[in-house]
Amino acid sequence: MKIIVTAEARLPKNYALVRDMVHEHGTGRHLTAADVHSFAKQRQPRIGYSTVYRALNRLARLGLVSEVLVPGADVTYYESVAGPHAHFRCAACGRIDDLDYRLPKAAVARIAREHGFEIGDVLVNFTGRCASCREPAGG
Amino acid sequence: MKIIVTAEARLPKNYALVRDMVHEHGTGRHLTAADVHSFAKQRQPRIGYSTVYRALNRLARLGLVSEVLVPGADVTYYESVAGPHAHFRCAACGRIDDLDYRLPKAAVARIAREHGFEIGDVLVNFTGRCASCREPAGG
DNA sequence: GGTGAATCTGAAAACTACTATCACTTTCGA
DNA sequence: TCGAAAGTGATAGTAGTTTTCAGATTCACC
Repeated sequence: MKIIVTAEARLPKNYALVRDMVHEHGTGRHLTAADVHSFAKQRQPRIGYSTVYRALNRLARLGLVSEVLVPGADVTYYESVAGPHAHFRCAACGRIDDLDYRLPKAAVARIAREHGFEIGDVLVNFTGRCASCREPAGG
Repeated sequence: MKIIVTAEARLPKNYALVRDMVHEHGTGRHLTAADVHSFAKQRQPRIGYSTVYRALNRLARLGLVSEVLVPGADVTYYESVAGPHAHFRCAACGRIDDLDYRLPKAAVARIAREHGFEIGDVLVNFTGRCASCREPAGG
């Protein structure tokens, strides 16, 4: 039985390019697959959508980029890997912000124990209106 | 200026039917629009998808049913309105469970204050494997 | 009741994000 | 160098949801 030590070792050139695009543009920002594709095209004009999607899927599976699944937004966003955090989505302008918040470990452990779950991911999402969108209309 | 007091007052017949279907079948369960449609058809065989979708959208906007937006599941679920709670989605079998958990109010208030957000919804989602799906494969 | 405007309706087409297919090319290990 | 395995881009396909459209229904007002 072989153990793959570095997932990077066998990463195809285009996949590495995609990873770089996410790391360069996606720190604190949230890129759609289309965004990533258009960034990637600046360096590799012939790269296709399919390759970008395939790359993002694999990179996410390998833990080299983070998928950001935002309920209510009907696209998947990508960002560089970071510690666990929450997301805020402004219902008015659609922008998504990172928040430095995570659920208390004890709470997660309790839920897992009580229900017999094995909990992998914990997603915390806030929806509302961001500071800029609140101003004009008042409350 | 007129103020609409009861949102129910002007609810079209089919929309009320859809609401009833969700309330009858969707307490503690999670119905897709297709589920709702097929339940509704048992009472109103000529009702179409469009009407069900339109009804669900409006009912959700009016707060008469709850949309369950589960990241990773690519459908929207609906359930009757209930107090705030979290959802667990089993990545293996796809089932979705209600959990009696909500974020500490103080935490939400702090985030809103710090960022200037007006926070409406708070969504907490756990993903992992449910008790039944853990058994066969072990860990 | 009667009337006209606004709303609702269902079938079907359109939309959108994403995935699968296909034939071709590239990569990699031996 | 060779052959198998993996990657590639164009294109077609998929699925959930939304839009369109012409006809039916409802409602406020008389």
